[in-house]
Order: sequence, then structure tokens, then C-alpha cells
Amino acid sequence: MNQQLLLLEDDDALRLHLGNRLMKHGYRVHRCASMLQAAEVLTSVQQLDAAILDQNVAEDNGLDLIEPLLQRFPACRILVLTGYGSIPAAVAATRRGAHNYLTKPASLTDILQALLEDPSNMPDLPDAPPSLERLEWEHIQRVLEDHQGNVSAAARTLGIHRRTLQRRLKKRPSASEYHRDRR
Amino acid sequence: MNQQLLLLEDDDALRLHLGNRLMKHGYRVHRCASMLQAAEVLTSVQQLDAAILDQNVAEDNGLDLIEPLLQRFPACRILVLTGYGSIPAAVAATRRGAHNYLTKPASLTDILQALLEDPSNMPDLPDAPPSLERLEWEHIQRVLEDHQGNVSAAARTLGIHRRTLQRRLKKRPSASEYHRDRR
DNA sequence: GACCCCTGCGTCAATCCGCCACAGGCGGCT
DNA sequence: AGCCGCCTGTGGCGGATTGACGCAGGGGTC
Repeated sequence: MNQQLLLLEDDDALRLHLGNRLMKHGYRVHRCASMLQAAEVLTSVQQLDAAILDQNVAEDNGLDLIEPLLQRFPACRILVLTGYGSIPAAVAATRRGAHNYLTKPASLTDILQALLEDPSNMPDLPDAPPSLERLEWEHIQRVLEDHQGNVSAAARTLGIHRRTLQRRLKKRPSASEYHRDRR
Repeated sequence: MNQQLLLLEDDDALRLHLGNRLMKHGYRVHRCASMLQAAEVLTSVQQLDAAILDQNVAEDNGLDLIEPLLQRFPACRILVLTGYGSIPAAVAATRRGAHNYLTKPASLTDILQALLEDPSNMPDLPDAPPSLERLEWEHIQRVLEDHQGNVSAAARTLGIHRRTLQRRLKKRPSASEYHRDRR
């Protein structure tokens, strides 16, 4: 056993936290905060069974690590994680060899499952148009996450008043701080 | 050239219209309204350079056509079109061999471009978090489209009051009034 | 200390929402 | 023909929500 995993993530808190939790699940975790570190790990390590890549590490694009990674460890399972994901980006990542693509916030269960499952044989009942409220709420959470919980900044990029964001957040004490399962 | 294209789409109006426009672009179009028809075309036709698959054709899943299609015509470029798409669905389609994945409504230019471009070398500046209002508006448009413009039904699945939807729609004469491009 | 930006909270007027109506259109049904 | 069901527009009203204030305090940086 002792699966080896590369974790590329530039958010310090998330990198440490997620890394610890993955170790508890039996992975040997190589934490990287930048593309450079990741490239070093890639050449120095003997084996790599999985990788979790943040799509946006500072100015670099985590996707660029996919090809060299697969070239050296063709059996490595790659999960791309991103703050704000899009369908075109997911397609691009998948075409370049990623096994799965997730948007933050994602629970550990989400992550492990995405890493292990084979997404292509998903039964996938796709057309369940979400309610406006759900859509809004999830988007708000994502943007908030994207700004490290900074309410003012999030409100600015959401195009709504800071006060309004505060009020909305207060109404849902659920799910924001505890990376719980949603959906 | 006379490229051959398979078009699988269960909405009658869209199938005819899109088919016509594709023919004007030099494609020889094989229109299919069901998986069965598509399977027939697949076995009878001599050549196939491209395919546009609706993900939801009645009860079937258009994705199931990807493998047989690629098995017979490995060079065929496959575009999956869907009413309401999701990232997991896009990943699944791509892993099964689709070249690209689009959500309706999509303009002809979108479609042609998605069919021809190589989505994996997308420059892809991904994190441009949209404003809440934009997100909402686009989602409303999509759901409306999904219900053929039926305001009451759309409001129901959006989880808001019909009156509210009406009022919101009235406030944006902007990008919605052109029945020009699709349908 | 002087800034600067953040967070939380209160207030108040303007706006929006949900819900009640109503009238009319369209299509299928007995 | 009626009747029924569902759709679309429109109006109005009470209550909720929003946006723009202000203010106190926390936490950085120069």
C-alpha cells in the first residue's frame, strides 16, 4: 500500500488541512505550494499514484502539470480542483488527461470519491434544473471561498452590497464553515 | 469536401433548423430524432466526420452513442449538446471520447467552433467570477429555453413566483428578444 | 499614531417579492 | 356548443429585502 499522492495547492491553510486528512486515509502526501515545487517532487519521487492539482496556483496553471505527470507516471490518477470552475475548463482538463474535475468547496468524501471513481460510467441523471435560490447560494459560497471568506471583496465581485451579503449569509448558518456534503 | 455529419436531437424545430444551417456550411447532414435512428445511420453510412449529440434524447442518453461511433469512425469529431449541462456531465462525456461539450442555447458559431477547435490547448483564463446578477440572468434564460418559453413552468422549476419572473423578464429587453439566432 | 481595509450592527426609505385577484387566449374533452 | 385546464398579461397591497448611510472596533502597515 502506502499510496503516494502529490498535492498542489497554493492556499496554505487548505494545503495543510487537506494534506493531513489525506494522510489519515493512508496516503503519503507530497505537499506543493507552487508549480516549481511540484516539478521538483515530480522528478525526485519514485512513485506517484494520485495527484490533486489546484488549477490556479498563483500565476501558473495547474493543468500544465498534467502532461509531465502522466508521462512519468502513466497510471497516476489526477484530480483537478478549482475555485471557480467552468464547463470548458473541465473539458480542457479532461482532454489533457485529468481523471476528474471538482470545484471548491469540496468535502473530503467528494475528493476521495472523485479520485477513485471512474467518472465515465456515471449514470448521470443530468437535467435537473436547480432552483434559483440553490444556484445563488452555491455561487455565493464559491466566490466567498475564492476570496478566503472576505465578505467585502466577495460582495464586490458579486455585484451586490456588502450589507446584503452579510444578511444573506446570516440566514444560512449551515454548510458554510464546515466543508460538509452538499447537493 | 462534403463532410458528413450526424445530428442527434429530439427537438423537432431545432433539429431541422440546425440541420439546415449546417448544410449551408457544406456539411452533408444525417438528422436523427432518436437513438434508434442514429444507430441505423451509423451502420448504413460510409463515412462520418463529425457528430452533434443531444445528451437527452427522450429516455436515452446520447452519450451512449459515443463509443460505437468512435469505434466505427475513430476520426469522427463529437460534440455533445445539452439543455442543462453540468461539470460532472462534461467530464463524463469527454472521458468517453467527446471532443467538446456545449450547453444550449448555443449559436451556430459556437457550435462550429466547438466542433473544430481543439479544446485542450485553450488559453483558458478560468477564474473570472461572474456577478450574481449575470449568473442569475443566464440561468433564467437557460431554464426558460428549456421550457420553450413557458413562463409559468420556468418559474415553477426556478422556485420563484410567476409574477416575479415576469417582472424580471420585463426589466431586460436586452439580449433576450432576438429569436433570430436559434430555434 | 495615522491610515486603510476589514467586520458587525442599526436605521430608514425605496424597491422587490409573494400572493390575491381579474380578463382573455388556446386547445382538448364530453 | 359548453367546460376545463393551463397559459399570459395586468393591477394592487402588505411584508420582506435591498441599498445607502453611519458608527464602533479589529488588525494590519508605514
